[in-house]
Amino acid sequence: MPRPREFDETTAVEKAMHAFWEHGYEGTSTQDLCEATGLGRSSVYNTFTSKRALFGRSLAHYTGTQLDKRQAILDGPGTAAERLAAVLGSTIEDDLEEHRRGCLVVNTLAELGVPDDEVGAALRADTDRNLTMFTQCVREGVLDGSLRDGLDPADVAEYLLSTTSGLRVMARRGSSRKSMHAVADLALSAITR
Amino acid sequence: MPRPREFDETTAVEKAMHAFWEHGYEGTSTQDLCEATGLGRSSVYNTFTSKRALFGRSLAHYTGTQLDKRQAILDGPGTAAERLAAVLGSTIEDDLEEHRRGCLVVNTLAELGVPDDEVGAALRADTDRNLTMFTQCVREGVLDGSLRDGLDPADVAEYLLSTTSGLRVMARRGSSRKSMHAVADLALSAITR
DNA sequence: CTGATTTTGAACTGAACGATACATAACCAG
DNA sequence: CTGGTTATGTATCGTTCAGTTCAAAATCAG
Repeated sequence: MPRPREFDETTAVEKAMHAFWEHGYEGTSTQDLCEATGLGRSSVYNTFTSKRALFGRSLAHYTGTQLDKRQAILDGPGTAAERLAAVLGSTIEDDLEEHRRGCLVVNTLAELGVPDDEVGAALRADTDRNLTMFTQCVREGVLDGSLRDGLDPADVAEYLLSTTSGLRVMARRGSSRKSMHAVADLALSAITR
Repeated sequence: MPRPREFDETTAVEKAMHAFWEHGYEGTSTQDLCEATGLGRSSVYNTFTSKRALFGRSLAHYTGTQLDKRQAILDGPGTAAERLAAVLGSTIEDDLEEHRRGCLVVNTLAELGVPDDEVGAALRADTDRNLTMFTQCVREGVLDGSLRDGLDPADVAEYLLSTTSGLRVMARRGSSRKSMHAVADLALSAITR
């Protein structure tokens, strides 16, 4: 009975995400979002309520795809050490391909911190899922012998997350691929046998 | 002959810096800057030309004091490894004392990247000075035996800078002091003998 | 005291901000 | 075809944005 949508909601979120990723939250106007998504103002507000809510959706979409990709690598073949190396390598390549926009999560943390709303919730959820994934992989690495004995999986998970954040900032700085790989190699050398 | 200033320029820059640090570049309005500095709009524009120029001044002031502090630690007593540990420890404590605002440099990199103006120049200068300082200290560490043989000082410098950036993002995430120290310890373990 | 010079405060500029109002258009069950 | 419902486009809301204008105030060399 109602008039149907003329656009795909997920596609719109994805386009909005790229706009936010490129210019940051404050740096993206509602006008920018209309142009990026191809929607009129009415459609944007009718569908997503507010700029902030659309940002929350965009952020959740970003973390979802990013975490799925990371999880797929960690669920793949190889020793734990090899899989962790693959995650860092993939992070570096993504950073370089994305035209130095860095990581939307890290950029948002830097710009907004962890606000007390849906945006902060998405950030917290991303942190938790990353730490859980890394912790599990480190446990496996201690068992399969590719990682050192006596490592605290939770600490190493924090260390790996911090390392990826550092790489993301490097990308934003304009560092070379070579430097980024050197950093990843050094970081891994602290935990591999 | 001219009417004298009623305020101290450096003090004003410092207050503006804290405003930018707290809310980011886009998130700080010229009105916020007037209130933070206690100056009228005319004085702000008469003295600093534009919001962006004042941001450049604020950023340069921040990097200057931050680098001086870091340099003082690296010029202090102890082995190179001990001094590097002190730098990371000091970074962590600063992060926690600063009410989780993170690092103005990292926040700015995340928000703006490296723009092609005075702001970008300040960011590049900060990166260069950090890398130079760390590189020198690593060289000393290889000589005094506190760091491993065969390390590439330039690579390790990038690694250390990336580690501090990662710690800064952790602070923004709300991580615990304990986690941050665990990360710093792990990071150092990769390069200490 | 005067006059050249600069700072200061208040009012103001046009543009852009996020968000809304509302008439019109499009759909489909009945 | 009609009526109920939602989507859309346009025009607009009041506010805030970065930055300017300008007269009044303050200084001190002469």
